[in-house]
Amino acid sequence: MELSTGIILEILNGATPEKPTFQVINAKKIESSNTVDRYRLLLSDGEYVYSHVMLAAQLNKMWENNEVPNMSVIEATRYLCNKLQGDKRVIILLDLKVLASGSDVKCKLGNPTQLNPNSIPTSTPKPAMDSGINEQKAAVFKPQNNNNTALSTGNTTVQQTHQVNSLEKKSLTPGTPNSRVHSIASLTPYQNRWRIRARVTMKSNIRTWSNSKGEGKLFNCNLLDDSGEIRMTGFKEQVDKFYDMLELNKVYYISRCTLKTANKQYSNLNNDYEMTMNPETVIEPCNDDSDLPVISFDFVKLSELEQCKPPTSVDVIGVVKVCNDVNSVVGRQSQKEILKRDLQIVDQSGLAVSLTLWGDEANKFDGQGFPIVAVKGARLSDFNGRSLSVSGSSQLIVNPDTKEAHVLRGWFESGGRDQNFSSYQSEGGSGGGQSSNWKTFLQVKSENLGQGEKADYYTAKGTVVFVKKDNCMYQACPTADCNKKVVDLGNGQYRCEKCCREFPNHKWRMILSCNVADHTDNQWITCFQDSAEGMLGMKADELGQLRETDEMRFDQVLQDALFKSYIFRMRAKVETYNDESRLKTVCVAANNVDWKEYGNQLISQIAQLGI
DNA sequence: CCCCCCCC
Repeated sequence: MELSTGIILEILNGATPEKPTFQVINAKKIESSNTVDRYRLLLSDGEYVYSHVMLAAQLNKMWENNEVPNMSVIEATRYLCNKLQGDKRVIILLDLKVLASGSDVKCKLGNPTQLNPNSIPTSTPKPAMDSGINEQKAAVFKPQNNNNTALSTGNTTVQQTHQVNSLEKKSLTPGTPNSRVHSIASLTPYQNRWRIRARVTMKSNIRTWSNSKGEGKLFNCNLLDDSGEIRMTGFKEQVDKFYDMLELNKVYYISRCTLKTANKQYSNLNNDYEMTMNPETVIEPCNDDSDLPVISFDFVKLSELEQCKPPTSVDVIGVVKVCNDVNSVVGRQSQKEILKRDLQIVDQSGLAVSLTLWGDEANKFDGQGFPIVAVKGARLSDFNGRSLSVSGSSQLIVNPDTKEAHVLRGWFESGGRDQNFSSYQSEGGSGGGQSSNWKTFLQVKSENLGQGEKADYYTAKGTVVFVKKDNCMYQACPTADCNKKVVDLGNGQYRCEKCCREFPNHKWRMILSCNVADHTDNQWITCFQDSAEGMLGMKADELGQLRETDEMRFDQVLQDALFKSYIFRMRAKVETYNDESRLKTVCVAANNVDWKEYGNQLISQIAQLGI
């Protein structure tokens, strides 16, 4: 256990040694108009005690949990020294580790003297050879604690080495101190002098707002360097000053923004802080940008969206196969009219997915010539299975000059455009809003599908093992939209009670009860007209004729329907008759198995097992 | 100082 003797003075004079150790003599909560409590510490390095020490608010809980009782020896893992007005200097502890609890140390180490914050002596830089002097100092230093805590001095040589290292890490360019460039990851609200060099990886449109607090305009952009990303927002005057100057993908020197804690609710960037431009903000273009990372995409194939759990953000790239006209909707909450345009994008995975653009971006989008769109951070929802939207934090790039885009273009022009594409949209219309939700029949039971207030939709591959012949079809009202069963009046007339009319004819409607099996279980399902006709390979009217004229052939049609496999889309809901409840499963669609697609589905299910 | 990301 060592205190970094004399280190406080060096830090106050601008040194930035790594991981200095201190003793916390005292801590007190300061009164603040701010909603956040702040702690002020009395910190000792064994030689001096300094009182202008603040704790970054995120460390408050260590004190609130009594993890750092007075007299604890700590290592300052991250810290800053800021100059305030009047040349006052304050040390801010950003991150720390307790090396020895005050409950063990119990007393003040060494015999430190109080530093007067208003007259801090300049520490003369000590050359490496000077360490002997330091050791002399150490000899003078008398630890009062004589238990097992041996105290020694900080080693100046080592400290200076650390200092050089840490400056190297911060890309200190030889020359004036002003040429120092900070990394984005090092920015905190506790610094007041910094400059970053960063690439613009997202630039929003200019938006306006109007609320009870006022109105104005703003934009934001994301900045990237090799240490991380940060969001930057500009309001009003700063919009006028910097919006046109900041270009997507270009690199700038940026300084003097206001740092604040990021509201994670609205930011998908990996940074605890974000920054706001202010009247002091300086932004200068930087032309030498080759060393900085460029906007990077982590593209998800459109077929892989199935495995993404909405709502989430994804990077996607696709060819705009369909570009719908721009139209407008009224926002449910805002009650404002918003322009929108739906695109349908496709890729080599054979999927077509809807991508919605909003506002100005929707208005200005030109869908001519099947453009390629890449979206960083598109919002994925489960509407119609899967849908994408370009949200405020997304960046849309049209016809990017990237390898992925060229490969995609090549595929599209050499036959991809003529391909048939699958969609996540559930067949049969009424199952919207769900993903395909693949289930086995055993899962349907074990997961209690259909027990909720709303019906559950799921997709299953199954084989027809039994078809009920009785009551599989009925005579229905011939009116186009009426499927009501008619009464055969026996005189060649059929009466529909719903339409209150008699007709000389009727149509045939089907209600086919089938038992369908997969490798786990079986399930009784009800198939109405369209799916039943498909499974029997015959139109209901023809089948009705057959039933009346040639029962053997009719039986054969039902027989031939057995042991065929389909991809079933089901609607499951528990229904209760006479106090008896049972799961009713309606087949919304029965599609022939596309073995390639189904194989891919199985592959992705296997992938989801994470084996 | 925004922070809605909309609608079907």
